[in-house]
Amino acid sequence: MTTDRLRELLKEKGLKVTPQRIVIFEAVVNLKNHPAVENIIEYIKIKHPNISIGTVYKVLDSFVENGLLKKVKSENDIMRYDAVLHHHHHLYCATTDRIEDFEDPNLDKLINDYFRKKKIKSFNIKNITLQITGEFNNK
Amino acid sequence: MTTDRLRELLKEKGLKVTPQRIVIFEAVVNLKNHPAVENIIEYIKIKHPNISIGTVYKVLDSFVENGLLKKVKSENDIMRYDAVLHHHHHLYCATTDRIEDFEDPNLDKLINDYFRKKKIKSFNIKNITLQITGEFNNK
DNA sequence: CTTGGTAAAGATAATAATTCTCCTTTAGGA
DNA sequence: TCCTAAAGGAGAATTATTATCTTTACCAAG
Ligand SMILES: [Mn+2]
Ligand SMILES: [Mn+2]
Ligand SMILES: [Zn+2]
Ligand SMILES: [Zn+2]
Repeated sequence: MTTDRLRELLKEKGLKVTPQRIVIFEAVVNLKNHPAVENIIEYIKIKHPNISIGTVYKVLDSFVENGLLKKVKSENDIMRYDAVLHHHHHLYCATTDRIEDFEDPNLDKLINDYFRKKKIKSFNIKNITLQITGEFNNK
Repeated sequence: MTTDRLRELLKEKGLKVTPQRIVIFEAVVNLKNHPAVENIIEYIKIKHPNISIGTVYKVLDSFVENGLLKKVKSENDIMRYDAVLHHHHHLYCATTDRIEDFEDPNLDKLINDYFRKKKIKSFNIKNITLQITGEFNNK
């Protein structure tokens, strides 16, 4: 995601293009591992020491509302953010709090086909996401 | 789960059998829909008005640690508890915060077989849980 | 059955992530 | 350039949860 593209998206959504929004969005994109607000603040503090914490929360919230970011809930009660917008799953390591993306269209097809045949009574499925917990090997 | 069985389990785990533990466990079992601490407190307040909130948190924590309950994380940052211990999935309704159990051994087999063939590089899967979001129809 | 050691309960203060309030600043269209 | 709604900054408030400290009571040993 380029900064110019972000400017376009903000305009499309009727959101003003502010330096804070640019910086916060870039932080989420650059920080891998689905950063928490704390990580984002730490990251932007270096170059932009006077962005208020409340602003970070508000900006992230509006990004999520407008589909520029997605929320990722973690094991503990802190929210994390994801700039990868297309459907994907997550690999969770409970011991390190590391979260990595996992995509597999074949698996998605398998599951979707399964539920197309065997519907759940009295429930309309909107989305199915796998929470794959375990341990990362190396690295 | 009967109260006598709970007494046994507590003893097995080296936990003292206290009236608070009995009452709190029964609350989680009787309250369906994966109660939050708030629901549990509300429920037990009727018959046992002097159980401390801190005790509820501590008891639930020790139950989770000792495998008598499981945590279920919800959309917002409040923890919810589950007395159903065997492997199962959850149906989430984002609008009502309702959470229902969903079991499907066939689906589990399908997914397990899939990952037995196609392993994820550098990740050891411990558990796979589906987060099925959508809307409940009737009721 | 009584007792003593200790785990657990109760009360309340402290934390910490998040939200709110209120005021000031600024983006961006006219 | 001006106007104004939108957005940002500062700090208080909220709220789920945790920590601390004192008191109670479970239960094993005698
Ligand atoms: Mn919170
Ligand atoms: Mn919290
Ligand atoms: Zn992701
Ligand atoms: Zn459940």
